[in-house]
Amino acid sequence: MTMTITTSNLNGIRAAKRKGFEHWAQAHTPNVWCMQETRAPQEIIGDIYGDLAREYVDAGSIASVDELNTIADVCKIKGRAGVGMISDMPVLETRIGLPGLTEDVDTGRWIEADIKSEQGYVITVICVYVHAGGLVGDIKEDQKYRFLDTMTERMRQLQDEAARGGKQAVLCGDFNIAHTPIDIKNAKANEDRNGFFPRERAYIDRWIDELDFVDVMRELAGDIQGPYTWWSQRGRAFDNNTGWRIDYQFATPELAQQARGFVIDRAPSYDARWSDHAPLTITYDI
Amino acid sequence: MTMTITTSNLNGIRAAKRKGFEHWAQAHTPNVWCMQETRAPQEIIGDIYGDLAREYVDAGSIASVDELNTIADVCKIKGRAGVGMISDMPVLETRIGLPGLTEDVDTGRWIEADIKSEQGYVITVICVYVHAGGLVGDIKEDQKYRFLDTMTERMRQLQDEAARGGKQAVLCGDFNIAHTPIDIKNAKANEDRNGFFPRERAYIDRWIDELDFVDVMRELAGDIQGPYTWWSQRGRAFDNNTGWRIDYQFATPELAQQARGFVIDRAPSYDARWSDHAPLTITYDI
DNA sequence: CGTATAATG
DNA sequence: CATTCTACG
Repeated sequence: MTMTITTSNLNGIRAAKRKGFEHWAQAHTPNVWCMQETRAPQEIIGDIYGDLAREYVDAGSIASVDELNTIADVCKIKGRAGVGMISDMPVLETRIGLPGLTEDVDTGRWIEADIKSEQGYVITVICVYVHAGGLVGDIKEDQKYRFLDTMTERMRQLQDEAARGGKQAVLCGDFNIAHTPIDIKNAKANEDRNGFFPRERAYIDRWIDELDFVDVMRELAGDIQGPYTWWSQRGRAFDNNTGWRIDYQFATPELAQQARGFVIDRAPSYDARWSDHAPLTITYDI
Repeated sequence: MTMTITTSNLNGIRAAKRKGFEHWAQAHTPNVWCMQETRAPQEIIGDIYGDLAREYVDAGSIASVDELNTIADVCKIKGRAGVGMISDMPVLETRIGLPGLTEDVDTGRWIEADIKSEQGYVITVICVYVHAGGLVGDIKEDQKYRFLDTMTERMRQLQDEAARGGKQAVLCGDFNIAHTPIDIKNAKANEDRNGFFPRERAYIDRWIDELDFVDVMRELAGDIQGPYTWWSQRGRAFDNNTGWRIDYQFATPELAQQARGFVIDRAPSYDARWSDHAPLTITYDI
């Protein structure tokens, strides 16, 4: 009676497919799979979802392809962002877009699904792709912080709902922020670099300290250095494990307590990878 | 005592190199090689010329790499057009750009070299890349016709020089025009298509009838259907030999009379090719 | 460094 | 349909 949830930034669902990410799908078949940076139009995502459904059938986790529930939101700007989710568990409701966000350039970054566990619990799973942010002083920097502000408000609502005894929630995605020095190989050298600014890191502090969200993987792993979920494509970053932990699952407290284990699937070699991010899978006993 | 001259549109000198065009260089080592659509910056062309020089040394046609004479003109717009020439025969003078052309967007389309044959004759070899032309009514259409007008003027000068007993000339390149129905697989279907417009074909008529230039390959081959020098990358055009003859060598009459044979090296298979154009090589007895 | 679009052929 | 460039990461 467990639910495994995977989050992974695909860096292009077409590229991931070319590199064989469906083999990973067949080998792992997470119950819920949150994907970021699909970077493809709806039709293509639909086709690839069909392929994934066949892998799920072959793996025996569903009986026929139409049993795989799928959602996707693409970005208005072609080839950018894009988030999706597939689930072999019942999806009661889906919601697209981050509530309260006025800027319509920020499409393809937030989807929600209410999913029912085998034991009958309904939890809200959110798939988010936070802006990378561009250079300091850039227009996109403001956009990123407005997005972070708005999602913090949405997280407050989710937390209130959970605290009132309503649905528990888990926010999965690529946040493009390493939280503390143990979440980045070279903290000193990156103190004034995008993705590790104090101003960015403070959002994660706030989600944990003020909103009572739990950084599930960190809770399970304890305060060790790493593991990382992303390695730059430049130089030998992957081979040297010069990585960042920027992909997370943030859960409301009751759900977080049900977490039983996690896997960050750092592939055996650079050649065996289908994305610059490694998938983060957590198993919940619900 | 012959001089072989090759003309070939490379469709990107970097792509051609990836596909092994230097093996062709070693196997054929034409005395003069006119290349169109290099589509790369000077430094990169310089490096690749170095590689070609090594092939010429290995083939025994020159003793050391610095004996290969090279010229290149790139387009002001990055990644577009670009023409180059290499010669293992002495180059007395080089001239870059089409004289009389005011538009400076038309760079990387015309270079001239005065080359001395073993018997001591000096001939002017020109490498030209005529505009493909874009859609009808396009701004680029006008540009193409202005280019054709200007080069017709330059050809008149060259012809005058040759007729006066001065240097003979040969104009080698991708003209992006099929001359008559025997120069195109499907004349009927292409009568109102770019590259086979009556207005375009009339330029070649004029060069031959008024300016006394000789379409050397056609003169050698006679009025047979084909052969072609270019096949579209779409569909199975190459395998079906749905081609166009748009690469030519136009020579002044005395030089044309010295032509002894030609080869259009249509590769054995699609996979063995390093460009969508086939190289046209003509041997002159001078 | 790699995945995308867009322009050109 | 292939080759570039540019944007973004």
